[in-house]
Amino acid sequence: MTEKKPTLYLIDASSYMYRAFYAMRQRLTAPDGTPTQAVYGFHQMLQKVLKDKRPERICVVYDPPGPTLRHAIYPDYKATRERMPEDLVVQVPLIKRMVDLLGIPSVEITGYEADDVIAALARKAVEAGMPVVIVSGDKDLHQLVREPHVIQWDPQRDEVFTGETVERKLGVRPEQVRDLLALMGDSSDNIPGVAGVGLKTAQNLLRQFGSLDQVLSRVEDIQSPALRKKIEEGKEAALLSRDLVTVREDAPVALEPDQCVVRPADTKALVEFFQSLGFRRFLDELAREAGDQALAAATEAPERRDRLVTDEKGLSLVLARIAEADVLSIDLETTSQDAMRADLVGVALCWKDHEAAYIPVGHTGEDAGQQIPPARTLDALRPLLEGDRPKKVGQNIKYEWVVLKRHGVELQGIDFDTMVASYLLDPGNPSHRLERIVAEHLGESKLRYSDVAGSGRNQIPFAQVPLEKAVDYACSDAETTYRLVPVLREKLQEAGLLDLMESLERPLIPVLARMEHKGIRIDAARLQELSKTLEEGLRKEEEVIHQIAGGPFNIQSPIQLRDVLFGKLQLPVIKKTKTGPSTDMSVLEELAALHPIAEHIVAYRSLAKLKNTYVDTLPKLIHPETGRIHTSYNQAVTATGRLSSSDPNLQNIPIRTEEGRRIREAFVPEEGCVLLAADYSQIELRIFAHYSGDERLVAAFSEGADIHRRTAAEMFGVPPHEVTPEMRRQAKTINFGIIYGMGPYGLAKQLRINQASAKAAIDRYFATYQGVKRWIEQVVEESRKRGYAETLLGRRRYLPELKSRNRNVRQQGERLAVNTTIQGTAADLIKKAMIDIDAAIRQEGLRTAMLLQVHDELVFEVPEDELDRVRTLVKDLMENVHPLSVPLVVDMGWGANWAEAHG
DNA sequence: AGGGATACGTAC
DNA sequence: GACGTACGTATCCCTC
Repeated sequence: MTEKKPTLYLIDASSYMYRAFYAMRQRLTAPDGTPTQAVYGFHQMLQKVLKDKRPERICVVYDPPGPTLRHAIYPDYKATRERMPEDLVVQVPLIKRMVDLLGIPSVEITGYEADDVIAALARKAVEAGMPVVIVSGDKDLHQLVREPHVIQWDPQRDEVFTGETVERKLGVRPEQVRDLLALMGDSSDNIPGVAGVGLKTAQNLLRQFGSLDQVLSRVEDIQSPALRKKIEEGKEAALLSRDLVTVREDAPVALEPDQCVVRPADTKALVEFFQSLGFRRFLDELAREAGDQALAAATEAPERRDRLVTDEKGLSLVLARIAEADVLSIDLETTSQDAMRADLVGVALCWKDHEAAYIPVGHTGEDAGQQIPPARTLDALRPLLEGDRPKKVGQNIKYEWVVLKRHGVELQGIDFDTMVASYLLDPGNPSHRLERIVAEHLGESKLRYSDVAGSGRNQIPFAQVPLEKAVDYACSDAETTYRLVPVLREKLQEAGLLDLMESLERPLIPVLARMEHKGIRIDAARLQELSKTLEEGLRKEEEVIHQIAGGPFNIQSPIQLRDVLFGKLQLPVIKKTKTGPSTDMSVLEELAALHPIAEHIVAYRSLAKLKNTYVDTLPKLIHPETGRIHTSYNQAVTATGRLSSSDPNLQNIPIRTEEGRRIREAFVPEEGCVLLAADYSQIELRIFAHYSGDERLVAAFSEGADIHRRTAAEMFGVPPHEVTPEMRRQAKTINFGIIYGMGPYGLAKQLRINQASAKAAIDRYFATYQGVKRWIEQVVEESRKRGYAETLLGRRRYLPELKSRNRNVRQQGERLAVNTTIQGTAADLIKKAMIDIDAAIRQEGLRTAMLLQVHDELVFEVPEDELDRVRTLVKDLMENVHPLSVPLVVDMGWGANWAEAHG
């Protein structure tokens, strides 16, 4: 009997430095500005290894600076690699210091790459009877895998590479990996391989011959003459490549596997180190492990008392506790991100700091055991959920509302949403996920979904997560959310945003939830007919295009289209994209004058777009139970305060072309109802007029003039009735252009006039409406001073661009300041109108439902007998949503479908 | 095979 | 480089 030796973990440092550096989208810096994301990521990887495996033997292996043996064999080795980015270079010594402070042994040998050192250490370990785990995601290291002694593991993706998994991934056994790479080459390391041999061919060869040596010595046995020729010609390259990819085992490593023992960490120095880097999050972990009472008291939160509730007794205990609470944080665990399709898996609740419970109701894992059924759980919770008290808080609690509603519970008393709060504090931030919010506002790290359910291919549904982990995860989310509430509320208060939250965004949550839950009816048969028509049109256009081009090609491929237009047909390049000549609409419009193919491509594209994006897609999204389409309105996406719609996006349904309108004909009301559409007329220009106080602009709106005609008349100095359609078109373009901060260049392009005329037109516009110019300058200046643009109801968007020393960036900031003030104010107003209308509908007990919001338009499903009342009510509430110095005007239409409602 | 980047196009 | 805010689809490329 032999004594069982501890496993040696060998960590491939470089691969994790690079991965951590590139994986983190957000740039992380220490207080002094040093970039730190690679240090952070590396630490997380190390912690995962340490926590998951508690290794008794471990060693971090670095790549040495300077050339290695492989460069001596082949000067071009890794020649295509860019040098290490400067921002990463400065982090390498920090990582090394951190590893040292953590007490983890490490090694670096001049002239030998980390791979070789790992191989040498692995050999020593195996000889000593010690199992080895190579910690790396690199495929080059697959060649070292020898079960059962040596396996490879990638902690970040939680992937284990055994002989079997390597074979599944690469199609060859680990010992054949080097031959595989020798044949196919590796572009990232600039390994040539055999020209014309890729992964598939290399796999087939090795399957047939077993090894590269056999391939080369029995080259005459290769069936295909072409391949035989490639191999014969590529022999030298293959042998050289094999030398390069083969990991050597002879690196002069003095370190013995038994010496790779973790020493005690230098806690004091680590604390300072983490503090200097601003890693507050790691400090509490450190404290816990170090057992340092003083440090722990300062940084560590008391143990959370999570309860797993699986029986009636536990349930009533929790209910009793919550009954005394003021605030209840709710986090539902479900089977889907889509609230309309999600089934309940569990309910996490937190009602007090460090007091949370998880009630599993749909777990299917082996240990799921007894659970209280969903219906029973919800019935028990119903009085709490449907009452005003306790106050409900959550992270994107609209999701909870919709899921609960589908399960027969109508959530009441919504008091706070951490996602929405985070959004109001900084709408320019692209993420308002709990994980990020917690990091920013609590300075903590959070258990991630991948920590309990795995990641990548290994990820399992939450229902299969063992209860013990599920409790931990769900309760930590509920509790984190609970603790965020006062912090975020305070920050909103400080920023003067609390009123916006409480009077606008919070009341909007149930309104949006009701809209999503209600959905809109679609006439699928009508779309199917339309699909056939479009199909026919596409076929015809395709035939014509292929004929003109002199052969078939994929019109939908910009690359192939490029070859045809600018290669075969020699048409002039109008505009370039990053990768080559552009083929977009504006280019094709210009080319139409030169060649008939252009307009056919435009027609083809337009038909394909309609068919693929709308006509064929919408029917697939009809909900099996409701028979309707349920979009999701996101309240925390846009930088300006607008809503966005997704899954599907119902805010970009076509309207401008005839075929497009046909799609709106398929949006229909329920029997006995009509669709009512109410849209704000020129809301952004009216807001512009209000803010600028420009007399002429205000007068135009006050008199109910046709604003574009009026603008044309004033700019061109003619009476309104003499304005030609062309003059009106130009004025309209300018009116919109001004809102977006369009310059002479953009206007010239849009109007197809020269830049001088465009500039003259803009000058004339500003001369006509002098208040506009003044206001633009003023809003830019105020925004710069404040650091953010502000809307009518106090919404902010931070604009650091305004202080940039780069003129382009600064001008961009100026356009954003103007546009955000206008667009954001329009968003404020329609949101308030939605709240008011929803309240009135409920107050009056109407059966009318608000279905859609499209930025300046609301769509309702109205029972015929309510139409008169609802028309009046909607128009009145929208137009009087907030007093401005110009009237707000709402146009309304109704009918048997959305197209008709726009009549 | 599938994720990410790119190009394009729809809405307001 | 030049006009703001979104989302979705198809293609292409690569797999740190």
